[in-house]
Amino acid sequence: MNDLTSETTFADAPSIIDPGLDPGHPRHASNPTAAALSLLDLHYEAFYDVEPFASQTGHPVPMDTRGWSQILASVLSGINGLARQKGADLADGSDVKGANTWKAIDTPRFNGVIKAGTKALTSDKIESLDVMPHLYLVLWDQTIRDTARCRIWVVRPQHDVLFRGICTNWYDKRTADEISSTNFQLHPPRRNDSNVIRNSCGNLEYPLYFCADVPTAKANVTA
DNA sequence: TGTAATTTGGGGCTCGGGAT
DNA sequence: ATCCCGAGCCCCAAATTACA
Repeated sequence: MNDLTSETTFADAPSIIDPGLDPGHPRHASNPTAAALSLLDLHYEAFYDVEPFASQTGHPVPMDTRGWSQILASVLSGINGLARQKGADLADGSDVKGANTWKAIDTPRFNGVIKAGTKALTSDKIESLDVMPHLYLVLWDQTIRDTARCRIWVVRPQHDVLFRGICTNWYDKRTADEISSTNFQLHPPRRNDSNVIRNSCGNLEYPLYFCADVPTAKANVTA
């Protein structure tokens, strides 16, 4: 077990940004930020508790970034998941994308950010963005200060002109056969403190919705 | 100083897991 | 059967560094 001391928990993290939540949203806890930090501590502990076993047995560390990201987004936003339906991740139609660089071999990125190549009516159409109030981009990485960090940026696909422009650009390239992939990827600012999220169709810069980090005293950090 | 070697980052694609 | 998802693998081009 990691006997995490008070200095090594997200709950006492040196930098926390309290997200500006939409007014009127229900909340899961009286203090969503504190709840999120508890969740992050659990995630960090689970990851680095199992990591030695994975390492010794030559297996990848079980992560389930998708699940942790979705729960975290729900805790912070107050919007639950859709328990038993296909489609969106959150009940209001919002989507959550996650990526984790901890012990990663390749450079993690947000995969399949917009709908393409499926049989859904709005697939490959900009209209697919019109039913998505928010798009949460959740990134776990390490900082140059040897801290483990979790950051979230939030896109408003219905309103953000730049984001819609990038998506239109990408969809157009697919129509024109310049892009055959159905996987629209965004590259997060891994390791550095930038808020620029990149794609060759255009770059995005968003303010942080949430950020917390914790010293990696026990973690053997490898970029 | 020009060229070769290496690093870095973006992107396509696939795999395995999970769900409906 | 279909859809969704994130990570890994491979490839390529640009940028950077090493070296003659």
